[in-house]
Amino acid sequence: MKLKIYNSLTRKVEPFEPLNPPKVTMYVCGITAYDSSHLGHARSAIIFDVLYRVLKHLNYEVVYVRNITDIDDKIINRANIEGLPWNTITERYIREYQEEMDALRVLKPTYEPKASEHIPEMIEIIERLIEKGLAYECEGDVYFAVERFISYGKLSHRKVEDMIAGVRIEPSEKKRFPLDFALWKASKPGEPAWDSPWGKGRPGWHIECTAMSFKYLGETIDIHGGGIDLIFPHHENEIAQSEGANEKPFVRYFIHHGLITVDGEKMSKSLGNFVTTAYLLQRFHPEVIRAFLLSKHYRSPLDYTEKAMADTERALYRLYETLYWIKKAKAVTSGPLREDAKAVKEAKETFKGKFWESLLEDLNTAQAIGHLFAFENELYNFIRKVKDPTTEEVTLLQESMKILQEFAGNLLGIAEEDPEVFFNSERERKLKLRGREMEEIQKLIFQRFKARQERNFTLADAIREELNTLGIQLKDTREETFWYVE
RNA sequence: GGCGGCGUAGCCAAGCGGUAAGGCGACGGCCUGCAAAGCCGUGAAUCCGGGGUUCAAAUCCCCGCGCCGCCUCCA
Repeated sequence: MKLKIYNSLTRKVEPFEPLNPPKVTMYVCGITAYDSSHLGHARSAIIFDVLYRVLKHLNYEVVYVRNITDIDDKIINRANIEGLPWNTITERYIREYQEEMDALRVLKPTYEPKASEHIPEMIEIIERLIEKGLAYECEGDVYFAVERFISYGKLSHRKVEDMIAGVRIEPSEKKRFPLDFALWKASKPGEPAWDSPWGKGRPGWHIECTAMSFKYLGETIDIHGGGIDLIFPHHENEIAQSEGANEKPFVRYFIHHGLITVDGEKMSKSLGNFVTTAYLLQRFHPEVIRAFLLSKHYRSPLDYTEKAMADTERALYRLYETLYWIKKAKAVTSGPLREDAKAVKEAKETFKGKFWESLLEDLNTAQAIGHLFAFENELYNFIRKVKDPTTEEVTLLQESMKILQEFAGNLLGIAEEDPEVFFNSERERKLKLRGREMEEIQKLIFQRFKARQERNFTLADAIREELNTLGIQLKDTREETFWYVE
């Protein structure tokens, strides 16, 4: 069973063949540390997290690099506004990002290198490019000479002529050719600066990825990823620098994911419709966020709406409820599987294969989640219908639950919690948002239970109504009153 | 202008040549002190429209219509 993945270079879904199996090298463009992270950053991290998990599941030895850009105009700008040193700003947002990614259960990459710590490596590459005549210095700046690099445009599939035709490039007298881009920028007074053969300055945006990629992963890497918006110019320029410097293919598979919209509109600073990761983590369980982000194919745009989040949450609650009842299930009779258990057995036997195949087919997480719910459906139907499970049936349910949790948990980071832990943490989290206490609610539920036993339905219904206004939903079952907070 | 994407049930979303997964919601009956839950049952003559290719098309080709993204910093 092989992974198939869409490669932006060829615009085709291809079988994945690493250069030096079992090793796989993967580089993903991470954040620029100048502000809080948003849903788009979370989508990127989670999609590549799933890819990372899938590759590891295929027994590859994955070296995964996700870089951090900590030198940039926006950072300098922010530092000026706040009157703080630039690295105070970057440290703050790097820490915040890492905490949020941990909360979202994103596995740690092998390395998370920072641009500022790789200046010598960048300078070395720039020097090599100058020697080769692919770059030139001008008044302390260094530019890459695009017209000297024959295959420029191979990733974005654009022709150099076309690109100049629609010019909007601000006239920079220092550039020889409008498409040339900065490898090194002379610093202005007060800006962070490093010594270089061309005077004090700082690196351009793209060169850091080339330098860190070479350092941690080698000259040719298997996978390079990022948002679709990075194809041009960022990744195109990276190819030019990297392949220009050492005349070897830079990347075997370029993987790009689609962008997030909010209520159908592009998420942007100017529209003020940014959905931050911090906000999401406050409102939703991390697995709900993951499930939402993975519910659509990674290459498509994804529209964020409050309703879509609520729908996802309901679905996940249902899934955990199923697991909850399985965990509580006790055999009341001994004996083999009966007619009703056949569908469960069938689902259990086919789930793994279907689920895994979906992921191998260009990371079709949406389809995989479909299989997950179809499987859960069978379990739910059985447990609700059969009140007197046999020993073997209970075993079957428990084995099913184990498989479901292992696969969804290990590969998608969904459904991996203990159901009781899940519901308790969710109740607490949501009650806290509403300024309520667990004890208070449990007391009311108990009072209602007693009132019902005494057939005092007026009281019981009044309590139910009161709980309802607090957003508490009740489900009376034979065994207990199950509840959750909306 | 160049490049790319999308349009599948009320909403979300798979499927990409063999006769429509899954989620959320909705409806009818049973059950229930009532409700929620549960149980039983109901969903796309059809995949934006029109042509074409094929034994066979939501899936391929052509022409429209409507959205959207990139080409400037961006995940």
